[in-house]
Amino acid sequence: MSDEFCSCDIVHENVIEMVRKKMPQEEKLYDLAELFKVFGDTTRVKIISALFEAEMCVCDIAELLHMTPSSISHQLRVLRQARLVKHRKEGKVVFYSLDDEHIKTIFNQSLEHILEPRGFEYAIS
Amino acid sequence: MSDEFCSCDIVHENVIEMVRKKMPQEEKLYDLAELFKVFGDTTRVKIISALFEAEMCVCDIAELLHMTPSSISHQLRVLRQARLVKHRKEGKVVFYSLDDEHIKTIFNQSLEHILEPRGFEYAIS
DNA sequence: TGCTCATATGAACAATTACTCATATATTAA
DNA sequence: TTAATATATGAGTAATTGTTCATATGAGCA
Repeated sequence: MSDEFCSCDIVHENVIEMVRKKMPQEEKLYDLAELFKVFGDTTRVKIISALFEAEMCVCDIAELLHMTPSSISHQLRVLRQARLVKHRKEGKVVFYSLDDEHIKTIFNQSLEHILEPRGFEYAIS
Repeated sequence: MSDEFCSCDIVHENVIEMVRKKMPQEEKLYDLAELFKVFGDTTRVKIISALFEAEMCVCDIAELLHMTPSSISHQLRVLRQARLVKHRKEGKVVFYSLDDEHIKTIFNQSLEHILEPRGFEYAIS
């Protein structure tokens, strides 16, 4: 190959070509990582978990998580931009709720991975 | 309440208490965010996508993604620690493959979210 | 109009992190 | 053993990001 990024001799070109053809577009994989970045923060995971149970206003969430309304508002902005939550205004109060059916599946599957029993290397003899 | 984090008057205490009782343990939500952090990087998403198609060695992945074997190795370490990939040694070559059935579901659901049509506010009039 | 409350947002700072580079380990072959 | 190859890893650096603080917006009420 002309532009080598790997100096190894044993490169399985046929496998690489097959995989390259089958893989999703670069742009979609980028968007996928961006979505996971949104999920990859404890505060946002907590907010989403809370909204699974009920619609809540900014102050409710702040009180629930023992955080400032400002930081919650910042995080809700990120969740809004990722189209994961929707909001409803009632006077001064803004109520947030989840805006995606996929999130629950994603979270459940991920929880299953976390709760999975470890391999034998961790087992008690 | 004694320890107020939110100075708002309109706090829905009953909702907060209900949600607090129903939410998963703090530790599990932390682990969940940690898992999503692992998914939240373009390089790692690409590696996982590649491994969906075939088992590959470090140099194969490096070549496929046009990156150095060193950086790939660093990322594979992260994926190993999250128990998402397993490895198999064959002489000097180390082959990596996926080690979790949940990943595919998580990725598919997430792709569906990304590919979802946008709301009317983006529609062409 | 003014005042207060609920939320949003910009700037700044601290912490995290992905890559590069140099080096270490491990396997094979001479 | 010595050399070469495939992979792993530690340190350093640049870029990203979550929170705090100050301030802005905007709705309801006196």
